[in-house]
Amino acid sequence: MAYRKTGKVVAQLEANRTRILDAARALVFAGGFQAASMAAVAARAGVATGTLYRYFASREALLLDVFRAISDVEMSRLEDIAAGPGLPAARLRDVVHGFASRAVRGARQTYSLLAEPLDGALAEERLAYRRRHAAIFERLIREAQAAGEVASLDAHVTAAAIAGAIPSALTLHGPDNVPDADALSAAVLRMCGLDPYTDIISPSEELSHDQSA
Amino acid sequence: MAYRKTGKVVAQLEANRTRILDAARALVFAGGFQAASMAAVAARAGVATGTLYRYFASREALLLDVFRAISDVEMSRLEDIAAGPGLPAARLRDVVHGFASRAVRGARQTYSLLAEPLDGALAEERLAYRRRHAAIFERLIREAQAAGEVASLDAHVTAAAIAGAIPSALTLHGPDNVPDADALSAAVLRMCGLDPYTDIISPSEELSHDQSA
DNA sequence: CCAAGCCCTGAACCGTGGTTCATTTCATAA
DNA sequence: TTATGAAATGAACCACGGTTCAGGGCTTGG
Repeated sequence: MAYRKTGKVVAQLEANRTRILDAARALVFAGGFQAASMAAVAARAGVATGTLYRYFASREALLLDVFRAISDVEMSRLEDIAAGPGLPAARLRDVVHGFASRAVRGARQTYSLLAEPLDGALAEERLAYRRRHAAIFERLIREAQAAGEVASLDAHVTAAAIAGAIPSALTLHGPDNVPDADALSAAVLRMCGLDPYTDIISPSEELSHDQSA
Repeated sequence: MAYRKTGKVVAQLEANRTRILDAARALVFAGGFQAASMAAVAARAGVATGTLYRYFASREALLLDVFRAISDVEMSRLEDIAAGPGLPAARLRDVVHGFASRAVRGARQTYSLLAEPLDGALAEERLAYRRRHAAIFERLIREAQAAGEVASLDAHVTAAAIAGAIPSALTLHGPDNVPDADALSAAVLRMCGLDPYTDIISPSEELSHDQSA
């Protein structure tokens, strides 16, 4: 045996992988997945195109990792809110508002994740991403219903509608005409009968309060 | 002059054009735009691939015509409802329900028009198509607001949200898990504060009615 | 310093599907 | 019947971008 991977080399390899991923992410951020050609990624990462294939099986695999890296950040934010304290309806409101405001802020990135034309495995991944959104909404709607905080409605369908309404309102009129996050979440929340500007009062509290809004 | 297009030839040419368009439409209906390769269209129409270019400048131009042919039918249905008699809120409800039920019925075609990955001019056309939907919703919302039939809300954003919510709910869980049109339109209409199961009563009528729902 | 193997390089390769165009077929009018 | 030109044909062409791989350089352990 005349060769064995030493620690320094392993670190170098990991650094390369990271640099490639970062380069791809930067390109996606600036111009969408479409802009992340293998040639462009390699150039930006400062390596040859062939090198990319030592770290990723294919362009699709590379972009899938990029997609996951970006979307996981977004999902965990929403999941944190969803799992937080407070009444279900309030958490639902906060999740929707959080989604909308984050999406509005990073409209360019939102477009890539949710509206840019994608094929194959990336399209699948986006679908899964959107389904994860819908699953969060659906669970909170059911909890809120069980707690009597929102009226009877089809949680499954409503959740899917919310998951599409936000990206749609965000991208429909172009990147230079992005709606206000408050107006957007207000419109969407009305699907659940929630008014974002009034306090959410649990049924038990309601007994000791007058209806002050 | 030894040649002049005779009536029979002109008719033949028109028939060919129609046959090509029909072939493309059938392929799109069965497998989406993606399935409508020039070779497939030519084979189905019974002509050579080169012939297609005597009638359409490019594949994109051909598919654009197909898209318009399909979407114009859909749009005119909705416009008919929107321009019909009745109170604005009722027409809004009918338009939304009409859109949802037609979309649910022709889920395969809806997918092509609204969810299949498309590039270039076709993506543009789809955006325009969805904007036309939103424009109809927005106008009706404004009319309903002016008539005092729905509460204050951001008509522009809400309309865009509706335009996205319906396709989303329709395609999110796959073609074999299509939601119920009634549940879908009910969820969406709630964004405008409308309950599809109760009559819509104009403010003037309201004076002489008790609130019976 | 050397042998052995790994990693990087980047120009060449290749599959795909839209597009072209020289050739053939057909309709027209003298 | 024949000259003229339009229409159809379909095999060849081409662009594009992802992928490959033979060759050069570097790291390791002796």
